[in-house]
Amino acid sequence: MATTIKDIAEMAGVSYGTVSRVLNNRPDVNENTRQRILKIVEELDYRPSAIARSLVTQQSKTIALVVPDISQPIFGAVGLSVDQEAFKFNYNTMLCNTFYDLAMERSKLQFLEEKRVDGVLIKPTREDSNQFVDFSLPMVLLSHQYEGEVSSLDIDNAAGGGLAGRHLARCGYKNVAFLGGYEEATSTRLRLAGFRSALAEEGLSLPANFIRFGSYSVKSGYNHMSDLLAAGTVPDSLFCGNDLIALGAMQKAKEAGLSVPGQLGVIGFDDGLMAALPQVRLTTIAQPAEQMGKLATELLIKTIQNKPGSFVQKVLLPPELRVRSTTKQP
Amino acid sequence: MATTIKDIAEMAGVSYGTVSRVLNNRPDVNENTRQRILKIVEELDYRPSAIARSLVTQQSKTIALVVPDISQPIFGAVGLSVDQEAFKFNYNTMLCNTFYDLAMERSKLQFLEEKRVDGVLIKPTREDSNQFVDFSLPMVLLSHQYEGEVSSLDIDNAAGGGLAGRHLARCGYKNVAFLGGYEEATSTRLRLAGFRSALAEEGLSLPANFIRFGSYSVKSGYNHMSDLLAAGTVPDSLFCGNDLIALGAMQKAKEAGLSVPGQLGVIGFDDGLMAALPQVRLTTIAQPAEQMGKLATELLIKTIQNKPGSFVQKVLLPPELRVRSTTKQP
DNA sequence: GTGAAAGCGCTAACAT
DNA sequence: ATGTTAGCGCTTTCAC
Repeated sequence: MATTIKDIAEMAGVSYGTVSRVLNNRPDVNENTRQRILKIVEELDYRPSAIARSLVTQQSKTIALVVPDISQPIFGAVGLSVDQEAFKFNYNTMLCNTFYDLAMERSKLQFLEEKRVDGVLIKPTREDSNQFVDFSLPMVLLSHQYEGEVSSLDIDNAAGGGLAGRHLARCGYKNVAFLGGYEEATSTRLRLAGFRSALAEEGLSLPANFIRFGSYSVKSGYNHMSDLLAAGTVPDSLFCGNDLIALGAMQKAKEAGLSVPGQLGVIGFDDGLMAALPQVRLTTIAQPAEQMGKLATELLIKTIQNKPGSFVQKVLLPPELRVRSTTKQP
Repeated sequence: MATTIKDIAEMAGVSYGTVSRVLNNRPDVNENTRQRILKIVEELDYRPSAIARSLVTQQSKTIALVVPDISQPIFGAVGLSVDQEAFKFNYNTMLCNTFYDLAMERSKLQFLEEKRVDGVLIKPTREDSNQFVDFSLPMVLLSHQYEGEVSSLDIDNAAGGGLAGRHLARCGYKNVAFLGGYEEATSTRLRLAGFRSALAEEGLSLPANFIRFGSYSVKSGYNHMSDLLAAGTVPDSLFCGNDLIALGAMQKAKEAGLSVPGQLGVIGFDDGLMAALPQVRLTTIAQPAEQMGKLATELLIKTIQNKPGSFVQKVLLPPELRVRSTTKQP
């Protein structure tokens, strides 16, 4: 089997307690002994068992990232920065996809408890997913509204809506529409609220028939725009729930012969990979995914280590307006 | 502290060996005893420590996925299917990003040895990265050419090049160009070779000045096209190293007033998220990322469990041509 | 069918 | 400065 601390001890002619001291950089070891042991460790390419170590220290030095689907650009970006930040603190990252499935989420969470991960970062699968209320491990919620005693990080959705509303108004658009995501989602409601109040401040209103909800897909955007056109009441600008919806709406607009940004201004949400493409150049509200991953990880690790500042926090991250070519010059 | 098997045993009035038997579904336990123990386990919401278990069973039931950057769509897709497949076999997935850094790769690999993961799936950071030759754990290489005794899965790059060459020829294009990725990369060379021989079969040739190498970015594609235009020798079609290069080249073509696919046919590679967008509709060669993740995971777990069929395998996955709107009708 | 106990590879407290 | 040893929470013989 693999070499153990005892093998090293034997070869160095010391007790294995001494080897353990060397491995843990304890100062109270004779320098010669230390060097001798280190040399053997090096030669044998010895790797101390993190498992045995975890059993006695009662910490696994592992955190988990639980997301619906890591292949989605936004979660990929978060995943990257989480792993990066965790590694700085000597933590490894466990990846769990829930596939937007509540039972799967539950199952994975249970697994993680068994694995004794030190904490978990989770983007809950659904708004009504509160499987974490009886969760035993330190946890930080990602992009999730929850009133309970759990820390969370989220983008300031209302502020994002405000940014969009103000920009559209200042570009001179008058008949704005909102093509949102899921109607029940808090994030959607907050964006709409922020959007609407910014418009109000600018002296614009948002008629009920210009407020639409749907899914976060190209198709949904396309359908919304089709409906709007069919109804004969066409807005002169759109604030979309995400970039994909915006893309779909623009596609339909193009088919209908509407020019962007002249006859139709469009603002998306996320600033995903495609928004910046030369073929697209979508004006959009950027989600600070990397920052979110980094801050969430910092907070989680602080909580795990019970550092000062480890109390329950609800952090709201500021979104950013990225002006590109789908809105007119102000 | 957390409840242990001993607490359960005490409450049930049995020895903890019996509890262990129940937990592991051993048949030789009295049914009454079993039910009594299970009930207590349920009530206390007891989670056996996977760490303690690992220490004795000498397996962590964890595999690792090592990639340059999980936020890249292709690795995200692989990551998702790896996690999905691993979970079916009761394995968890550890995520490691190497950030295209050899030292980081080395460091992560070492960490994984200490964590005693049961095996690793790795997309090596560089072609010359052979840090795995002295790696002690079962391993499967992703998209990597390596002659040694390690299993690997890769897309059939030559076949992909062939698909592109044949399609371009059959669409009636005559002056084709190759805008590849890194010149040194084996994948690039293979795609070029496959492309060239397919062209030859179709009676077309590929002049040296129509072969370009660069990075996998929009910018690189844009620059290539600019060079071609500046040189005054413009091809009538392009086979690009990936979708981004294609996007960049198309952008420049558009600026130069060249129509796609009429005056310029374009084929990309990857079939990432943007290729299918209505704004893009890029004809491209699809990488079977999900399939690769699934098969690689299966193979790795087979290897770990020393199942029949666990010998070293070099698998080549067939790419697929996805015809969309950037090439003419054949 | 169940109990007792060794031992997985370490850390840390206590000796010396 | 180093050795000794208990114990982390389990699985797995070996008895009975």
